[in-house]
Amino acid sequence: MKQKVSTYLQDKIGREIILEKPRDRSFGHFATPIAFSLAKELRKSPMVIADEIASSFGDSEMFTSVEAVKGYLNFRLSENFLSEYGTWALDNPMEFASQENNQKILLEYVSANPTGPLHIGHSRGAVYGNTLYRLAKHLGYDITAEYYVNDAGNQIDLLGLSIALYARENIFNEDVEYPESYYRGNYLQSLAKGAIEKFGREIFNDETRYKELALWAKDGVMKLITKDLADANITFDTFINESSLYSDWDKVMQKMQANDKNAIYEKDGKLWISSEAKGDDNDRVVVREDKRPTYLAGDIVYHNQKFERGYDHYINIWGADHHGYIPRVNAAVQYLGYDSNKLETLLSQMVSLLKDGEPYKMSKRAGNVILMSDIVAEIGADALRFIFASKKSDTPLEFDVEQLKKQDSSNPIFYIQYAHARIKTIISKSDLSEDEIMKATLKGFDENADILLFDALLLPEVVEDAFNSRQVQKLPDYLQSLAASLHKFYYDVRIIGREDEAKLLKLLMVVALSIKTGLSLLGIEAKDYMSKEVSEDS
RNA sequence: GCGCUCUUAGCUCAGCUGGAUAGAGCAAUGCCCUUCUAAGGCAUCGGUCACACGUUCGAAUCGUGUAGGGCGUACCA
Repeated sequence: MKQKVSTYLQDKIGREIILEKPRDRSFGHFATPIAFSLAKELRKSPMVIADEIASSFGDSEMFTSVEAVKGYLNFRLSENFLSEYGTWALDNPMEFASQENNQKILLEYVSANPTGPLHIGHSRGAVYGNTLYRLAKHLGYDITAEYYVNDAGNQIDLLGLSIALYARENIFNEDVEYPESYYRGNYLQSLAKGAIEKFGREIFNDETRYKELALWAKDGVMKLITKDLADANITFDTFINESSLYSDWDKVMQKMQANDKNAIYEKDGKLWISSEAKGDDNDRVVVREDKRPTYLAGDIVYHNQKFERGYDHYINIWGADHHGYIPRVNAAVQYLGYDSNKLETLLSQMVSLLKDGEPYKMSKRAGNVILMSDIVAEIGADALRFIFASKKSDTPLEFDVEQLKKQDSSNPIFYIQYAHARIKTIISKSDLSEDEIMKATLKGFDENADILLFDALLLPEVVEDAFNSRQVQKLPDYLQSLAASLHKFYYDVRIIGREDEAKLLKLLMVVALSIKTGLSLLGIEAKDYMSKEVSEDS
């Protein structure tokens, strides 16, 4: 809608027009400060320019009024335009807010180590990534969601050790000495038991076999992780194992060398990548003295493989504590001969939890971990998704677990769900059939109904903007304010029994469509009815 | 030390390609159910947009500096 208006205005005025929301709704549907930016160039006051532009609009299909106020231009859309657009949306619910787009995108996210179930911090990146994924799909992008499984390196060895220690202490009641770092958690129990069945007891007493144990166990952990994700409506298209990549390392290194003979060099018995020359703070070790490649080497091979697969754009979502890693991967991508501008790395910031005001320490290696599955079990996937999707992903977020547990009006997801349920209830209580409702036109509304219709039809812009800016919180924000408009309208107007019942119901159907579509993009299913039983504890 | 980032209402956060009176939710206070679900609505309270300087007709928004917080600065991931 905004697109159409802005294109129309551009033709009319011959300039690129920035459309914004008027300060006050009574001014109209859209506004632009164009006259201010023209003032200097035309050497006239913004007021005069705005007046001139406004009076140059004669009769127009699109607007009923174009007014100049204090240098701003305010536009009011015609009811024909809004009515036709709203009717079209109801007739084409799948096309509403969607687009044609052939760009191929590879989105890599979560990629948590397969050493334990996901914790609350992971779930933030997971929700953010999956929301972007849903937005992109809806906008017509050919997007692939990928999970990079770090099934190599020290942390995998640590997993084997941790299972063995768990089994020896808790199953065989041995006295064991714990090293500085090891994993702990209930999930080790089922892994330990499974390992006994698979390998027999001996494996726990043979340190040389811990690796074998770990390589078996990581598949079990991945099952836990994908289950945690699936419970929050998050699925992946592809999984790539780090361990499968290292065999290409020599080839990839040669590729970088061929592009730039200084890309890799040897110093102190190690191999380094000249990342400093490409904007990193320092050069980085890629192969240790003992010939083992570092984690970065694996990531270089992985990114090479990504680019070889030929996407138009690549998005990574990383925990913010890895942000220092961005320059070195970008450097490697450049040495590989690819355009590092196609690689976009987004950050998911820390989640710090409070419990009754006390800080909750989250560390994977410490025991005091809040599992994603625990939170989902307590508050539901919908509330979890909504809370993370509604906050900007790259700023730290702090909240109280007890607050999250509350399933009452302080939880905005209920507010939006309730708006949708209210609409469905009215429609089901009306004597009018859907056909009769659809025959009505969306015209002749008063100010409040007009605003509601207009707001409901803004969804496409919001979806597009949320994805393009990677600021997914714009969608929940929008839904919340649309729900507020609906609740207010509901309170002010008793719909059933009015003579214009049909068109008001049709208006509500447009609102319901926007809410339902918006929620589905957040991975949340709209409810047609909400049971009134509220938990009475607080 | 260096790099990145953040600082907006009591709390959690929007707003940031510079533009019309700085917003929302929660919390607090007071109203509104013979009305399609009160999981709702209305109202009040609450701000030197960390601070200083600069750019501009105009700055929460851009620049520089200061203070404070977070993260990074691994041959861990």
